[in-house]
Amino acid sequence: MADKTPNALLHGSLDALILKTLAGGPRHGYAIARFIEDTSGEAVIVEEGSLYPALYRMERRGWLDAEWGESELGRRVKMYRLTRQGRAQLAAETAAWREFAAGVSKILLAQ
Amino acid sequence: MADKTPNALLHGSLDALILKTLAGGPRHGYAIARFIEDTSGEAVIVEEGSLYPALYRMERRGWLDAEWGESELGRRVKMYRLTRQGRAQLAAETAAWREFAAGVSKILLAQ
DNA sequence: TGCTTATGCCTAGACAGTCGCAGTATTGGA
DNA sequence: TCCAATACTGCGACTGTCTAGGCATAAGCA
Repeated sequence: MADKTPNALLHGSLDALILKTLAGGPRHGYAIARFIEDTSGEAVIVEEGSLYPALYRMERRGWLDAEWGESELGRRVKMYRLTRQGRAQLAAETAAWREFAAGVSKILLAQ
Repeated sequence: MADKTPNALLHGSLDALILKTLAGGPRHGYAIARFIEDTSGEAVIVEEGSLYPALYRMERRGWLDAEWGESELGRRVKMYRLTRQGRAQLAAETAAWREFAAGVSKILLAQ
């Protein structure tokens, strides 16, 4: 009964995290999730049931381009890269997050 | 077509913001929303369609107690106050938010 | 040898939470 | 007179995450 939605906080920030991850170069889905979890120090966990729908959504919106390729291990993987629109979206979402996080901090971390 | 969900980032943090607001003393719903918007510098906007459902939800979960009272303007208002459980929930959510925000920052605000 | 774990992708349905919008009512100012 | 602000309620739409299943291959270990 403690928590119904395991990570409600992720709502709205996952897209930005994926965009930012891809700003460092093309990656495949699984690698994106690993990067986010590792870099955040496991503070942000990306479930596969959230990851793949997010990638399709973002591709559909023109923020990402997808292409089948091969991983370092020789596995068949779908590589994603940022589009120009995706880069613009990243800038917008980063700004929004920065402002929102600052606003929340003013209240939540006061005193 | 730009943004479907106006404030997806609010997901999961609204409860914490309300709890924190009430940690400063009892308030009625409308006043809670005003406080959050003012204190965050308008970075966090609380729509009424989000506010009241959140209050009912939190009361149902035992985090808040509600009682009809009167505002400074003499209007009939529903006053909310934090319960002991609410205080514990605030501590938990604050910790969760702090950790999550730090994790996101490590990725999003890098470079 | 067989089992488990890690890598990699996909999808369906459940579920929670925010938003838009409508409604109700009172008060004060332009 | 009309509009904005105050204050609460309810509903349906929408979006996005999660659970939980499926598939397939490779590596590590007992």
